[in-house]
Amino acid sequence: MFSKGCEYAIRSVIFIANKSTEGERCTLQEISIGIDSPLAFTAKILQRLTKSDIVTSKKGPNGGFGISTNKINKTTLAEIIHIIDGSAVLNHCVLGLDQCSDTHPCPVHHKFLPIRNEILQLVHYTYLKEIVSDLSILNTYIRT
Amino acid sequence: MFSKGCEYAIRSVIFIANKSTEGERCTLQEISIGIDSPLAFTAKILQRLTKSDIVTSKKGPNGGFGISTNKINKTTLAEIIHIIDGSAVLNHCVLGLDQCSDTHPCPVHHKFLPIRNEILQLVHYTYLKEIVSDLSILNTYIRT
DNA sequence: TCTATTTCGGACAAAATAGTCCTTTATTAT
DNA sequence: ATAATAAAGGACTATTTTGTCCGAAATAGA
Repeated sequence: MFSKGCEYAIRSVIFIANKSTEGERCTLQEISIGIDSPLAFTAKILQRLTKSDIVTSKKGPNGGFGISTNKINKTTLAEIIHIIDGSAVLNHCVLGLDQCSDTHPCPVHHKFLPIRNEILQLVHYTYLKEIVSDLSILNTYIRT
Repeated sequence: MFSKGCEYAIRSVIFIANKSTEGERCTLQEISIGIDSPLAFTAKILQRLTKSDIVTSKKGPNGGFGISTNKINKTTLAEIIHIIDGSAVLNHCVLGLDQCSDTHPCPVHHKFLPIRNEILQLVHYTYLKEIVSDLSILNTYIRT
């Protein structure tokens, strides 16, 4: 569904948000271990999230990544997905047609439309805040 | 969602099924043009569909690909997807966890569960027969 | 100020996916 | 039989995705 980079991005942000909720910044290494992802590749992803102002970063000793309470409350999955994979990923035709719309639909367009809409709703209305609280409440995991 | 090969596979089979319904076999070239796909690559995909007994092929003059009425009635999208992309594609964790299940869920597992089930239902209960009839009835397209 | 720490950023490398090319094999019609 | 047609199959190439490596820049503490 999403690229590896996007998967790591979402898991990274959840990890950082969780730590930030506890008032702690975290380093790349902690994140990479915490979400079980390749360190250098994760670094690249975090750079993009930093430049896009989803997370904040600080160099040097006691540096690392963080995310403000405001961002935790207001950032949705959709924003992260958009930054890493772009908007096309959620609008790509199931059968790969360049043009696929209500007026020029592929053979499964109508069948997938409600599903696509549910996915769009889900990512646009799921905030980091909720996900982070689910971590402890629902016992969910960001690494195996 | 699916690989390019899988997209071409589904579109190819729909094209062939449509022709077969009209009692005509079709050649690789006709398929490639009909669904707007790279010819040689499509050939590879068709080989796999032939070996998996989804479509039939015949060499030589007046040869080409076809699909039996029985197969048109009984083949689902799930079967084609399974042959080309394998079963993992529909069960892959949204956040990329190797293990993601009801008992060891990623943070969005529960949220995506109903959507995943709808997708599974859709592909398992959508038969070629229905798709082919939609081609003319609903004016759907397998090329742009 | 010096050193250790940590992110930034660019170049590079590996792996997976997507796609091509060409020879062989089967089949049909002349 | 022969020639033409069309799929089968193997080797090869290109592109994209995924991932690494390393030096530079920033920052904090001794």
